[in-house]
This record gives sequence, C-alpha cells and structure tokens, in this order.
Amino acid sequence: MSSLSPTAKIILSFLRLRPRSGYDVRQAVGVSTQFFWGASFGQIYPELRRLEQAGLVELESEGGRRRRTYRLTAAGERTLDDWLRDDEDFLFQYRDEGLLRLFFSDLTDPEAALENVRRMRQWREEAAAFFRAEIQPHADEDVELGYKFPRRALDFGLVMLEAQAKWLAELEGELTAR
Amino acid sequence: MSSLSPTAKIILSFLRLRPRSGYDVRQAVGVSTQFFWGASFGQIYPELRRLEQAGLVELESEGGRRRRTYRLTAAGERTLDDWLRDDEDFLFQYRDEGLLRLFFSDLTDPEAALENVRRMRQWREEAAAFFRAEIQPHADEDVELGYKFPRRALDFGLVMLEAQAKWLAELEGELTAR
DNA sequence: ATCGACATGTAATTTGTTACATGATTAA
DNA sequence: TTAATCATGTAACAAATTACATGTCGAT
Repeated sequence: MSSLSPTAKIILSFLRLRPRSGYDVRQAVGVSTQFFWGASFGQIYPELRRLEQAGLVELESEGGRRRRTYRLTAAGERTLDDWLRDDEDFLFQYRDEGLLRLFFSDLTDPEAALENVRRMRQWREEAAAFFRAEIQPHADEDVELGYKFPRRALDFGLVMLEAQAKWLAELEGELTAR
Repeated sequence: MSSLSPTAKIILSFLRLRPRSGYDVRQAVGVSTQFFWGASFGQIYPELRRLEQAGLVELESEGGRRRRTYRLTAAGERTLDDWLRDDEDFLFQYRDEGLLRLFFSDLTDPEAALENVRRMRQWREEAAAFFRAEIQPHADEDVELGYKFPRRALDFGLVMLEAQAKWLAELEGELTAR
C-alpha cells in the first residue's frame, strides 16, 4: 500500500471527474487548484506512466491521433477513495518570502519595511482579482454541473487572501502614521 | 551576483541579529519562522560552508570546544541588505492537502466531506494555540529588545489561521444543517 | 508549404526531508 | 561512568521547476 505522490492525487482526482490526457490535467490544474496544489508537465507525464504501470489508470483512446487519454481503472477508483477518507496528517505548507522580510524588517529602514508591506498587500489584491476573473467562471460552471465544492475551495482562498490584505493595509496605516 | 538560496536568506538574517552556530540557527527557526520559512540541519550545515566559501560569513570562534559560531562579513551584510530591498518577485507557496480534498469532496459521501472540514478547522485551532504557547513568548521577548516585527509576523499568521478557522466553522454548520 | 497551437516527453537542476553516523559536554 | 543532550555532519531519497526536444494538427 505505497502511498500516492502529490501529483498522483490530483491526477486520479481529475480523471475520476472524467477521462483526460496529461495535457488536459495540466489545463484543469491551471484554472482551479494551482493556488494550493500545482502540477507541471514535467511531473504529470512521468507520473501517468507510473500510474499505468501500477494499474491505477489505463489508456482509453489514442484516438488515431497522438493524444493519450487516460481513465481510472477499478483499482484506481479504490485507491482514490481510500485517499479521500484516510486518516493520515494532511500536508500543509506555507512559504512566504514577503512575510520573511517582514519578520526581519527591524534590520532595514522604515521606508523599505513599508514598501515591503505595500507590495505584500498589492500581491494579495491582484491574486484575488485573478481568482475572480480566471478561476471563478470555471468554478461556477462546475456548480451548474452539480459540483459544489470547487466553488467553496475558491471562496476559502478568497477569504484567506482578503484577511491578509486587510491586516496588511492596517499595518501600512500604522507604519505611515509616524 | 548569484542570488541567495532560501536557506541562505534565513541564515544571513539570523546571523545579522547576532553571531550563531548552525545549531542555533535551527533553534531560532524552530521558535519563530518555521511556519512560513523552514530550514533543517541537512540544509543549514552545508549552506554555512558554502556561504563561508563565498565570503559572506566567517567563523567567529571554535571556542575550544566543538562549536562553530559564525558571523557576517562586510560582504555578507551588503548581500543581506540587497535582498531586504530587492525588487524581485517574492516566493509565495501555499500547499494544502485538506483544501485539495475539499475541492474534490463532491466525489465522496457527505460524511467524509464534513469530517475533512472538521479536521481542517481543528488543525487551524491547534496551530493557533501552538503559536500562542510556543512562539509568542519569544516574539514578546524580541519586543523587549526593540525588535517589533517578529511579533507582527506572528500576528499575521494568527489572523490568517483564524480567518480560515472561522470560514471552515461556517461551512461545517452548512454541511451539518442538512 | 508553413506557421502557430496542441501535445508529449526527457534532462538538468534545485530544494527539501529524513535517517543515519559520530563526537563532545554535562548532570546524575 | 553512563545516559541525555548538545552539536556537526553526510547520504539517500522525494518533489518540483525549467528548459529543451520533438512531433501532430488545422488553418491559411
């Protein structure tokens, strides 16, 4: 019962929604989970081969053309199901260079510290705007199809970004006041 | 002007506050930046050698004992300063397996989805409690010493965790209601 | 026929964790 | 003197990004 690699988790999940090629998996990631669970071509293609080897996915069609569409096998379905229920600790990783610089901002002059905070806030605002423009349409489409959770995951991300932006704006005010 | 590795950034920063050994850097990370910028022994020790090679740090004392304390060189100070002001894009990485499972929760039964949300919320609450118990005392100590920003970085983390926990609690209510 | 978008893949490099090995110092 | 903790280090592995190479398809 070797556990699934991070990339395997997202591949199996998207294939369960419908059969896809590696290319399609990457497109789906790009318009939905990228923010909290990325995957690049360089990981997806080799991982698909491994999953095929392991009997978790199989080729559905080579369509005459050069397009390899995969679908889940029964074993793949079971493995995915296990993961969606399992009890292991979740991976949680947060890495934030702006916050690192904030932490050490006593080492710089106030202007540099303030500029850093401003950039942090702006980044959050831009990310939130990007979510609404590029990701929300897809999430809303999913809702039409009866999938409610992608939209909830989007809202989670927006709430997080906006809480951060609000706090940063307050700190900006505090640092400007003097 | 080869750019600093992630681990180099935190090593130089902590050395600027005061000279330390690799062991001390690791301790400092563990009680302060771990949440958003980790570093393990396996990275710190080799990186210190590289930084020494590059002339950014130097041995301050071998203290007779087996304890290698490093301090910044003038070149190290300059390099650190450059980084604290530079214009490059900040690294921002967020990876959240609970959120990935939430995204795909249409594929499971409602009980498994609810259980996942509950665990996500609990994890946030435990993390926030840990911050207050284990990290805040050190941040407050820093304030006494005139370093105000570590405490602000802590507050940022708490605000983020609490915003997430609140949203998750609301979703829990919604999912329970039916 | 050729150009751009679609599609698959490999290789090199970077980053990070974990497990392991080893030695020095201090307190019981 | 022996156990625990302090302290330094290496090796093996896992994960991820990026750049590169190659080929297919459809429209002009």
